[in-house]
Amino acid sequence: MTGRAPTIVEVASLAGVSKSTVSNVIRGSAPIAESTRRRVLDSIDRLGYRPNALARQLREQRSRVLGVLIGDLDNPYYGEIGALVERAAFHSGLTAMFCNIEAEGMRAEAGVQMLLEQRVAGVAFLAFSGRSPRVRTMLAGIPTVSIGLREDWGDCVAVDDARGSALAAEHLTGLGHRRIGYLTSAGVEPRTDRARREGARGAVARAGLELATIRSVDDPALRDVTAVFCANDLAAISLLDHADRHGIDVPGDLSVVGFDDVSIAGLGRISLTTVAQPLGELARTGIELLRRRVDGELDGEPIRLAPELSLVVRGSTAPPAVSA
Amino acid sequence: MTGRAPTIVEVASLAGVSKSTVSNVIRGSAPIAESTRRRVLDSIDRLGYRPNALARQLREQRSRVLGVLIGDLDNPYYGEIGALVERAAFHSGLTAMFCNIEAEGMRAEAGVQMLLEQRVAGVAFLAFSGRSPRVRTMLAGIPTVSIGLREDWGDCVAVDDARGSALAAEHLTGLGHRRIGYLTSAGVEPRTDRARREGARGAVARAGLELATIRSVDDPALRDVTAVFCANDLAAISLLDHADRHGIDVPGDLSVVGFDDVSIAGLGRISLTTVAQPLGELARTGIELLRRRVDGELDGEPIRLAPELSLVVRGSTAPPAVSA
DNA sequence: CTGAAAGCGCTTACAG
DNA sequence: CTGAAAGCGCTTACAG
Repeated sequence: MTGRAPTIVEVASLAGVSKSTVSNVIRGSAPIAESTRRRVLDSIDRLGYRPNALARQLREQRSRVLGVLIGDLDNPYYGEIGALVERAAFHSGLTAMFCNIEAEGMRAEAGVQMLLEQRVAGVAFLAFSGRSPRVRTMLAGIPTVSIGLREDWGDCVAVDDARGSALAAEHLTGLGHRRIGYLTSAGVEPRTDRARREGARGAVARAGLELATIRSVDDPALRDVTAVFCANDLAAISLLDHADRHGIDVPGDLSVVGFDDVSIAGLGRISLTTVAQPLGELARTGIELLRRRVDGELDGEPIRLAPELSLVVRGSTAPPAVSA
Repeated sequence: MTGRAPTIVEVASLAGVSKSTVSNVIRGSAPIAESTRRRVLDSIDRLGYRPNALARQLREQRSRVLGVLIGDLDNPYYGEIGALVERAAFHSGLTAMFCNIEAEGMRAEAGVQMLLEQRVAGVAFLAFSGRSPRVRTMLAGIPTVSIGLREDWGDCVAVDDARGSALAAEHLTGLGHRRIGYLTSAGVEPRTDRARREGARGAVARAGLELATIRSVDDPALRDVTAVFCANDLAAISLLDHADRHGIDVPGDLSVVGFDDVSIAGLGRISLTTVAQPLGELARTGIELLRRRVDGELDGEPIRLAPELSLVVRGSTAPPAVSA
């Protein structure tokens, strides 16, 4: 009833056995007389005993808790993948401990530090780069996976950004667009942002065209293009919003493509053409990789997986208006 | 470099002191000779020593980890409040451990069990009811707060649903609507759903009108109303989507009001009139309450706080069309 | 089949 | 100012 939770010795004394025996009963790790077993189980029940995972982990020198570093739960993309990761961890018999970085300039270091003090069994980076040398040193020796972001220093599961961007760009050139822009976003991890831009630039170049870089929705460069590929859905949606407010018709005057396929992209009123990331697969595969590292089923070289992505064509893209 | 993290005794032997002294240096809990202090700090640095929070918590019999039970991270409302709660906890020197319930029918019990085994210092329910008798028994003696949902058995910080609904309903009657419906949603906690419906019913009754209950967007009852107040923004947004697909003009043919004010409600293309919950305040106040319980600064009767809410009028509501 | 003992990595009186 | 000892709640050989 009060703060103090019952311990294994209380169970033992109620059952009239030693705590070793209680431990053995709980873990099924030794042959136990049926009558003893029943008495112990009964005491556990009467006391509402629940093993102290802290003590167990301290003794076993391993925990079943995963640290998850997430960029910004506010962004629906992170919220969605965060939910999926949590679920995948639970299915693998692991517990997820989240640490929301970037919000208010909290650095990855502080988050990793905290997770490490809790002696997490492994850490997952969610579309978030933890590549500073310091963080890497801190993490040395503990299993790590990067989900949704390509890393060269550990396991990762991430789509091929360049390929996805090429898909988007080819869709636009295929529609006949000749003046295409790329809208960057500070909300996207810098390397990812660059990879997406370069992927689009390559595809556009193959069509003999150039890619304009657009720094924000207020960038005058926006006026010179008939189509924009955006760093992510959030940027694309804010571009749609901006276009609406300025009487720019989408897709009549301007075609818009996003990246991610967050759930609201599919709403009729948004109807955003976008490059879809298989979030469920990213989460499941990433956590499974991490679990295998944690359980020692896997060792050696980093594994890099790249699930397939696809283009979802909706109402925000169309051929360019015939110029007057 | 390998899995084994350095311990306090390794630091001690490198510095040539006892582990008691190392502990005292770390916690600043005793007068230490400056030279000793420096040697210890130096060893800590060289070894990259980080105290084991598990051991500390086991010894201190208290942890700084908060368990957070969250309904469904998929829903933007939960994602947003989850992020805010995480941030508030961090500011209070606490760590948040999330547990995403409801997804795939995982019961609150399993989540609470896991959290309790980790010996969390307290648990927060996020817009999620943990009221089953079993769960309450399990939680006996540990600090608890319910955020975003009114509970009668513990601390809670939640808006007054009935009052918010009245605001919404009065807005609609004020615009001249006479046939008003309430759209229920399975995505909303049942008691909350009921409170919102009853709140709207009361306000509508004061205007001498009746409130129709609409079970889904396909419910024929929808055809008989000129305005709908929805259980939450998600339901409202799906209603907008449904209206768009069926040529029902919003707000021309139908006015729509939501509840929550999730961030996408403010997008130009959604422009949803809605009852705004002060999410930041809910999160901050709730976590602060919990922290004070955890730190023993507060005891006695449950505290129930109800932050103010407000109606945000946007483009989804207008006077009813004059009937032909 | 059962129990006594050691030890996981800390903190905290208590001596000196 | 510093250190030896006990103990938090478990698990795990090892004896019996």
